[in-house]
Amino acid sequence: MALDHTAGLNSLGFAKPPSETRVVVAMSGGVDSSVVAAQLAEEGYDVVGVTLQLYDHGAALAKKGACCAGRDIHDARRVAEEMNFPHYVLDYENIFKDAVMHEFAESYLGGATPVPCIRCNERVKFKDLLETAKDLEADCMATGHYIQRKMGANGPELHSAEDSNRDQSYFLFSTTPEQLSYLRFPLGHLPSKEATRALAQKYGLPVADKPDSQDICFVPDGDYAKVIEKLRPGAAEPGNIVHADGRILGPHEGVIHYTIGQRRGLGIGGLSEPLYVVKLDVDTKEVVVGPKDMLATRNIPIKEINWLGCTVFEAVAEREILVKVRSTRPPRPAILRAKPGGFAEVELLSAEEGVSPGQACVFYEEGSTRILGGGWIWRGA
RNA sequence: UGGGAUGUAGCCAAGUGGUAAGGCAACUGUUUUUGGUACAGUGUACCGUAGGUUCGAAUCCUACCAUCCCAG
Repeated sequence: MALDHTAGLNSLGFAKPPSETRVVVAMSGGVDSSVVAAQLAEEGYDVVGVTLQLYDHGAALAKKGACCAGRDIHDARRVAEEMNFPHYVLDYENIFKDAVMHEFAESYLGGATPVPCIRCNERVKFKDLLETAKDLEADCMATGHYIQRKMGANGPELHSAEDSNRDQSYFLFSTTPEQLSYLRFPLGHLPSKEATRALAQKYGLPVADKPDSQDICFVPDGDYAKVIEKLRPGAAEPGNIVHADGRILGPHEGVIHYTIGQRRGLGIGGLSEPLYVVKLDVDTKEVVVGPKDMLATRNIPIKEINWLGCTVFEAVAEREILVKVRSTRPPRPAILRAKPGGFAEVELLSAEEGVSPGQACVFYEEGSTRILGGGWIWRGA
């Protein structure tokens, strides 16, 4: 908790004692955000825990490892009771549905592959919840994300987590400078998840051994297509699986079941080499497949840029950066070319596979941990 | 109808006398706060059917069935 440590400032960066600093902690009910809340409470901050109810918890109760459903809300509340700070549960079901689930369905129906966790951060947690925190007259809002906020010459900067295995920068690239100025990420500098769990043990938190969340929180068994079918009944239309050379190989139950780079689930055998999805065509309802080498992608069109660099984004004519087109795997060298209107072209120095529209492309500064923002991959004009 | 070819797990396909490779698909697991990838593991195939030869056949013989190709 020694970040932002300048003379006279408390651990959250304010020139006043912790007891006079109100911090809203976004509590998912998991270990991470629970530790954040407990630690800040321990330090004497005026902690207010807030947990969002994001979707029908009747259906989600049974799911382990989800976030912000019935079980998790209960866990968050227990942590608040344990550490003795106020805790509120806010019904964000409608907001979540409009801001995240709607786009999730539309994206798949449009032949893209969404990242709902990023939308949730940018459109719910860092938007409406953040406003709520301000309404509660909090000085800042803290979350359990593994990412770092560091003060730079021109204000707060976003940096990757100390533990690169846990780094969540991919899911937070769209955090705006305004949001960043109000946010705090107390876990970003920890060396490992074990360190977090050790803290949970230390504070005697009931969630210390709770398994990490994974998968999309509102998708019960990993069957996201079922969720889309529920949100948009009958919208998924069957079509053909077509080889890139033109041959029709078989039928499919809807483009929503596939993503670029996907191998499994095609059900097409009898070949010597595996086939991968190389293109999704919504208009013709075709899933185009081909050999692995067809997946190699070097030029990626980006839209909806969130720029966190120092200069004005449009001024970036050509810049060598590092880029991530997926949450796992390290950043890779690329050239960024800005275009007007929040667009950009990213040219990877070496090709990547499985680059899909709807996924995020996150920018990193070369030779540093700093995140320069990022954008959304699309098909291009 | 005549000539030729083929019938081995969901698909493709090795195996020409000693008791069934491999690939693709599928499934499971690992990895992962998106999708996907990658990696690891998983198959009771009556070897088209019925007989025969043999100590022993998917492999040899016979008949039949099925499918495909050529022919007129």
